[in-house]
Amino acid sequence: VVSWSAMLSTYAYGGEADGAKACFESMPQRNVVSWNTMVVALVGTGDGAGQAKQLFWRMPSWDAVSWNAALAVTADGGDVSGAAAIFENMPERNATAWMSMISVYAQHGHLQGAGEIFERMKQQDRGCAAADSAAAWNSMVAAYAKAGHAKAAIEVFEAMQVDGVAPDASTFVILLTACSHQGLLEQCCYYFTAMIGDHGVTPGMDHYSSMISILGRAGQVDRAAEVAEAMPIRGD
RNA sequence: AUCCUGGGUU
Repeated sequence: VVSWSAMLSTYAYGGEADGAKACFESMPQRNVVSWNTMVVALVGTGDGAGQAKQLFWRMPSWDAVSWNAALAVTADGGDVSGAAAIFENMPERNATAWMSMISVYAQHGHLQGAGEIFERMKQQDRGCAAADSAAAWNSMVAAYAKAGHAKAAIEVFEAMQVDGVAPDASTFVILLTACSHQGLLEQCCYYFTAMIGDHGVTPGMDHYSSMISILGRAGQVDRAAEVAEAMPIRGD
Protein backbone atom coordinates (compact mmCIF):
# COMPACT_ATOMS: atom_id res chain seq x y z
CA VAL A 1 0.00 0.00 0.00
CA VAL A 2 2.86 2.33 0.80
CA SER A 3 4.57 1.88 -2.53
CA TRP A 4 1.33 2.28 -4.43
CA SER A 5 0.60 5.45 -2.54
CA ALA A 6 4.07 6.72 -3.23
CA MET A 7 3.52 6.09 -6.90
CA LEU A 8 0.21 7.83 -6.74
CA SER A 9 1.78 10.91 -5.26
CA THR A 10 4.34 10.90 -8.04
CA TYR A 11 1.52 11.19 -10.54
CA ALA A 12 -0.07 13.86 -8.45
CA TYR A 13 3.16 15.79 -8.31
CA GLY A 14 3.47 15.69 -12.07
CA GLY A 15 -0.11 16.83 -12.46
CA GLU A 16 -1.03 13.63 -14.25
CA ALA A 17 -4.57 13.16 -13.10
CA ASP A 18 -5.27 10.34 -15.53
CA GLY A 19 -2.27 8.35 -14.45
CA ALA A 20 -3.20 8.94 -10.86
CA LYS A 21 -6.73 7.70 -11.45
CA ALA A 22 -5.51 4.58 -13.17
CA CYS A 23 -3.08 3.92 -10.41
CA PHE A 24 -5.66 4.50 -7.73
CA GLU A 25 -8.06 2.11 -9.36
CA SER A 26 -5.60 -0.68 -9.82
CA MET A 27 -4.32 -0.62 -6.29
CA PRO A 28 -4.94 -3.87 -4.48
CA GLN A 29 -5.72 -2.05 -1.27
CA ARG A 30 -6.30 1.54 -0.37
CA ASN A 31 -5.87 3.15 2.97
CA VAL A 32 -6.64 6.65 4.10
CA VAL A 33 -3.33 7.90 2.74
CA SER A 34 -4.13 6.59 -0.73
CA TRP A 35 -7.47 8.33 -0.63
CA ASN A 36 -5.92 11.54 0.57
CA THR A 37 -3.32 11.43 -2.13
CA MET A 38 -5.97 10.87 -4.76
CA VAL A 39 -8.07 13.75 -3.55
CA VAL A 40 -5.07 16.05 -3.77
CA ALA A 41 -4.13 14.66 -7.18
CA LEU A 42 -7.44 15.78 -8.59
CA VAL A 43 -6.96 19.35 -7.55
CA GLY A 44 -5.70 21.65 -10.23
CA THR A 45 -7.03 19.66 -13.14
CA GLY A 46 -9.90 21.05 -15.19
CA ASP A 47 -12.88 20.66 -12.93
CA GLY A 48 -10.64 18.98 -10.41
CA ALA A 49 -11.96 20.82 -7.42
CA GLY A 50 -15.43 19.40 -7.90
CA GLN A 51 -14.10 15.91 -8.45
CA ALA A 52 -11.84 16.18 -5.45
CA LYS A 53 -14.74 17.15 -3.25
CA GLN A 54 -16.85 14.29 -4.55
CA LEU A 55 -14.08 11.83 -3.89
CA PHE A 56 -13.58 13.27 -0.47
CA TRP A 57 -17.17 12.54 0.48
CA ARG A 58 -16.86 9.01 -0.86
CA MET A 59 -13.95 8.20 1.40
CA PRO A 60 -14.54 5.35 3.81
CA SER A 61 -12.93 7.28 6.62
CA TRP A 62 -11.16 10.57 7.15
CA ASP A 63 -8.17 11.67 9.08
CA ALA A 64 -6.82 15.12 9.85
CA VAL A 65 -5.01 15.25 6.52
CA SER A 66 -8.22 14.50 4.65
CA TRP A 67 -10.03 17.35 6.31
CA ASN A 68 -7.21 19.72 5.65
CA ALA A 69 -7.20 18.73 2.02
CA ALA A 70 -10.93 19.40 1.81
CA LEU A 71 -10.39 22.74 3.44
CA ALA A 72 -7.70 23.63 0.93
CA VAL A 73 -9.79 22.55 -2.04
CA THR A 74 -12.72 24.61 -0.90
CA ALA A 75 -10.59 27.64 -0.18
CA ASP A 76 -8.92 27.41 -3.57
CA GLY A 77 -12.32 27.81 -5.14
CA GLY A 78 -12.62 31.12 -3.32
CA ASP A 79 -15.28 29.80 -0.99
CA VAL A 80 -14.15 31.31 2.28
CA SER A 81 -17.30 30.58 4.21
CA GLY A 82 -17.34 27.03 2.90
CA ALA A 83 -13.78 26.60 4.06
CA ALA A 84 -14.68 28.06 7.42
CA ALA A 85 -17.59 25.64 7.71
CA ILE A 86 -15.31 22.70 7.08
CA PHE A 87 -12.86 24.06 9.58
CA GLU A 88 -15.52 24.39 12.25
CA ASN A 89 -16.79 20.89 11.66
CA MET A 90 -13.48 19.13 11.62
CA PRO A 91 -13.25 16.48 14.30
CA GLU A 92 -9.61 17.25 14.97
CA ARG A 93 -7.61 20.34 14.21
CA ASN A 94 -3.92 19.94 13.88
CA ALA A 95 -1.35 22.64 13.31
CA THR A 96 -1.94 22.51 9.58
CA ALA A 97 -5.63 23.15 9.97
CA TRP A 98 -5.07 26.23 12.09
CA MET A 99 -2.47 27.63 9.76
CA SER A 100 -4.49 26.91 6.67
CA MET A 101 -7.52 28.65 8.03
CA ILE A 102 -5.51 31.67 9.06
CA SER A 103 -4.02 31.98 5.63
CA VAL A 104 -7.35 31.48 3.89
CA TYR A 105 -8.72 34.45 5.77
CA ALA A 106 -5.56 36.43 5.19
CA GLN A 107 -5.57 35.78 1.49
CA HIS A 108 -9.04 37.17 1.24
CA GLY A 109 -8.26 40.21 3.32
CA HIS A 110 -10.20 39.02 6.34
CA LEU A 111 -7.67 40.07 8.89
CA GLN A 112 -10.11 39.94 11.71
CA GLY A 113 -11.09 36.38 10.91
CA ALA A 114 -7.44 35.42 10.75
CA GLY A 115 -6.78 37.05 14.09
CA GLU A 116 -9.69 35.28 15.71
CA ILE A 117 -8.53 31.89 14.53
CA PHE A 118 -5.08 32.67 15.75
CA GLU A 119 -6.34 33.56 19.20
CA ARG A 120 -8.42 30.44 19.38
CA MET A 121 -5.45 28.38 18.42
CA LYS A 122 -3.39 29.86 21.19
CA GLN A 123 -6.08 29.20 23.73
CA GLN A 124 -7.07 25.72 22.69
CA ASP A 125 -3.75 24.42 21.69
CA ARG A 126 -1.39 25.91 24.20
CA GLY A 127 1.43 23.67 25.16
CA CYS A 128 0.93 21.70 22.00
CA ALA A 129 2.82 21.86 18.79
CA ALA A 130 0.68 24.30 16.84
CA ALA A 131 0.70 27.38 19.01
CA ASP A 132 4.34 27.02 19.87
CA SER A 133 5.58 26.63 16.37
CA ALA A 134 7.14 29.43 14.42
CA ALA A 135 5.07 28.36 11.43
CA ALA A 136 1.80 29.23 13.13
CA TRP A 137 3.08 32.65 14.05
CA ASN A 138 4.46 33.04 10.57
CA SER A 139 1.04 32.69 9.08
CA MET A 140 -0.16 35.53 11.27
CA VAL A 141 2.82 37.73 10.48
CA ALA A 142 2.12 37.01 6.84
CA ALA A 143 -1.53 37.92 7.23
CA TYR A 144 -0.62 41.44 8.23
CA ALA A 145 2.19 41.64 5.75
CA LYS A 146 -0.13 40.71 2.93
CA ALA A 147 -2.55 43.41 3.94
CA GLY A 148 0.23 45.94 3.80
CA HIS A 149 0.37 46.39 7.54
CA ALA A 150 4.08 46.06 8.06
CA LYS A 151 3.86 47.66 11.44
CA ALA A 152 1.33 45.15 12.69
CA ALA A 153 3.43 42.38 11.22
CA ILE A 154 6.38 43.62 13.22
CA GLU A 155 4.25 43.67 16.33
CA VAL A 156 3.31 40.04 15.86
CA PHE A 157 6.94 39.27 15.23
CA GLU A 158 7.80 40.82 18.57
CA ALA A 159 4.89 39.17 20.34
CA MET A 160 6.02 35.73 19.29
CA GLN A 161 9.32 36.26 20.99
CA VAL A 162 7.60 37.45 24.14
CA ASP A 163 5.73 34.18 23.97
CA GLY A 164 9.00 32.33 23.81
CA VAL A 165 8.77 31.22 20.19
CA ALA A 166 11.93 31.75 18.21
CA PRO A 167 11.47 33.21 14.75
CA ASP A 168 12.81 31.02 12.01
CA ALA A 169 14.15 31.61 8.53
CA SER A 170 10.65 31.92 7.07
CA THR A 171 9.66 34.53 9.61
CA PHE A 172 12.41 36.75 8.34
CA VAL A 173 11.55 36.25 4.72
CA ILE A 174 8.07 37.50 5.52
CA LEU A 175 9.31 40.36 7.61
CA LEU A 176 11.89 41.53 5.11
CA THR A 177 9.46 41.60 2.25
CA ALA A 178 6.79 43.26 4.35
CA CYS A 179 9.19 46.07 5.16
CA SER A 180 10.26 46.31 1.57
CA HIS A 181 6.72 46.66 0.30
CA GLN A 182 6.21 49.49 2.70
CA GLY A 183 9.45 51.10 1.67
CA LEU A 184 10.93 50.55 5.11
CA LEU A 185 14.41 50.10 3.82
CA GLU A 186 16.27 50.75 7.02
CA GLN A 187 14.07 48.33 8.92
CA CYS A 188 14.92 45.71 6.36
CA CYS A 189 18.59 46.18 6.94
CA TYR A 190 18.03 46.22 10.66
CA TYR A 191 16.16 42.93 10.68
CA PHE A 192 18.52 41.33 8.26
CA THR A 193 21.37 42.10 10.61
CA ALA A 194 19.41 41.09 13.69
CA MET A 195 18.45 37.84 12.04
CA ILE A 196 22.05 36.83 11.70
CA GLY A 197 23.45 38.36 14.86
CA ASP A 198 20.68 38.02 17.43
CA HIS A 199 18.65 35.10 16.18
CA GLY A 200 21.33 32.92 14.77
CA VAL A 201 19.47 32.38 11.53
CA THR A 202 21.74 31.80 8.59
CA PRO A 203 20.53 33.78 5.63
CA GLY A 204 19.48 31.68 2.69
CA MET A 205 19.00 32.58 -0.93
CA ASP A 206 15.55 33.88 -0.09
CA HIS A 207 16.87 36.45 2.30
CA TYR A 208 19.66 37.55 0.04
CA SER A 209 17.41 38.01 -2.92
CA SER A 210 14.93 39.98 -0.84
CA MET A 211 17.64 42.26 0.39
CA ILE A 212 19.16 42.75 -3.00
CA SER A 213 15.85 43.52 -4.62
CA ILE A 214 14.89 45.92 -1.86
CA LEU A 215 18.15 47.78 -2.10
CA GLY A 216 18.00 47.75 -5.84
CA ARG A 217 14.55 49.27 -5.88
CA ALA A 218 15.70 51.94 -3.47
CA GLY A 219 18.48 52.82 -5.86
CA GLN A 220 21.14 51.64 -3.44
CA VAL A 221 23.03 49.68 -6.00
CA ASP A 222 26.26 49.75 -4.09
CA ARG A 223 24.76 48.24 -1.01
CA ALA A 224 22.95 45.67 -3.09
CA ALA A 225 26.25 44.68 -4.59
CA GLU A 226 27.78 44.42 -1.12
CA VAL A 227 25.08 42.01 -0.03
CA ALA A 228 25.53 40.00 -3.19
CA GLU A 229 29.26 39.82 -2.52
CA ALA A 230 28.59 38.52 0.96
CA MET A 231 26.64 35.54 -0.29
CA PRO A 232 28.48 32.33 0.43
CA ILE A 233 27.18 30.64 -2.66
CA ARG A 234 26.59 31.77 -6.15
CA GLY A 235 23.12 33.18 -6.62
CA ASP A 236 20.56 32.64 -9.34
C1' A B 1 3.76 7.31 1.13
C1' U B 2 -0.60 11.98 1.48
C1' C B 3 -2.46 17.78 3.72
C1' C B 4 -0.20 22.72 5.76
C1' U B 5 3.04 28.06 6.98
C1' G B 6 6.50 31.94 4.28
C1' G B 7 9.13 35.47 -0.30
C1' G B 8 9.88 36.92 -5.44
C1' U B 9 6.67 36.57 -10.56
C1' U B 10 1.24 35.76 -11.82
